[in-house]
Amino acid sequence: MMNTKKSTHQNIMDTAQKLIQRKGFNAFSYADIAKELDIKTSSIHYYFPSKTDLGLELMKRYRKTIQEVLEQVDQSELGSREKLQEYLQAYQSIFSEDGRICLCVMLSSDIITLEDSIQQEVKLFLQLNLDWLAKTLEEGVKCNAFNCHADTHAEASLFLSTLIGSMLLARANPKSLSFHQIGQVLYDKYTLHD
Amino acid sequence: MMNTKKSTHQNIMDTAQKLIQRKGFNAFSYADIAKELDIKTSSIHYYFPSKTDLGLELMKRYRKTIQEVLEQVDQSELGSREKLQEYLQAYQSIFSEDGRICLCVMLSSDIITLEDSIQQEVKLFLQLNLDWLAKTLEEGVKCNAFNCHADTHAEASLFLSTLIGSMLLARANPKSLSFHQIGQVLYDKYTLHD
DNA sequence: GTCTATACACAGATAGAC
DNA sequence: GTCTATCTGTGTATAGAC
Repeated sequence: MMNTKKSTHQNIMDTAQKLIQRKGFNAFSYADIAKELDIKTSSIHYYFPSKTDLGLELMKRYRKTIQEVLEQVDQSELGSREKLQEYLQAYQSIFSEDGRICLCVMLSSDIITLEDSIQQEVKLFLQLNLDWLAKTLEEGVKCNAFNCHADTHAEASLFLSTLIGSMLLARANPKSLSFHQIGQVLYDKYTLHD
Repeated sequence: MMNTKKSTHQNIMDTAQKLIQRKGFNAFSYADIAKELDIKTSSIHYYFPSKTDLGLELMKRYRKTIQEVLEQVDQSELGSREKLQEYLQAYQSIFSEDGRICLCVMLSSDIITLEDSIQQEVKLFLQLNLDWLAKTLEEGVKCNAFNCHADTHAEASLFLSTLIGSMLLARANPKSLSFHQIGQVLYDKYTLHD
């Protein structure tokens, strides 16, 4: 019989990620995790000696996850538009009604207070997204799939900015469009011709 | 002779705003302000009994500032495109190379950890921006100034999202386009026709 | 108004028993 | 591995002298 119980290590990472996605890196504490998992803070230090260690491992896992998603999409037979749709879908599954937004967005806003190792990991994650977006837009522009400027590098920055900002805006001001709706409008802008 | 010395009250607000724009609401402390102004933390409590009081006053002042800018732009004889340009310019003057980004963006990312009074003030600020953008886009669409969808409410959310996200992206990943450049691409997208 | 002194809670982190 | 116990620093905040 398969052991379905998650390891303490994994429980800590999952709980920490959820807390950062809600409160931010500087606002969550080891005590928060300990309380939620009914363990002691010293047990967390056993797995993650410092808070930076924990944050760093979280970002690395997070990057691997998106990396795998992007590779799977690239290996598929999907068209450029469908690839972009899948990309948006990946972020929409991260965004949660309980206030969770993209881990990397939260760390980006705390970026100045983070140790260099985490800063580098955040940069890597963002660059990974930018490169994939530029490549995918480039590919789509060639076969006329996208209503988009030829400078795909610039377009990628614009696209990612919109995605990042829409999570913050939708959470902070429920009267604006929802994150899902903004994603839809964004997608339409790139696929519908006048 | 005019007394050019700023009041302690104002010094505290200016320093606190700068610190939040860099580090975020939860990462800055009264001790940070005290150190920078060479005063004691108890002096800060004299003007702002609690950290929430300070944050709230800052957001109120910040909102008034943008409100005045928007009113001045509205009272001018500028066309819709120039109005949008002025709007972007206002945010570009906030963004600073030393890591400062929009106060409201920083508070938006910490939104869940803030007391309700500040949350409301953040919402007000965002809604003020959305309403002005929707109105201005609406006005421009009528005279064919903007290359933009008829649903100006949705377009406003999209536009503001891009602005918010580009500050975070540009600061966290210097390899992406700069905030200024993203603003330019954004403006072009709305004003240039294919 | 600004200071000294201090209270109190909580943060991240470590040593060592079990 | 997980715990108890503890250390040390820092956080917000207050009382009261000057």
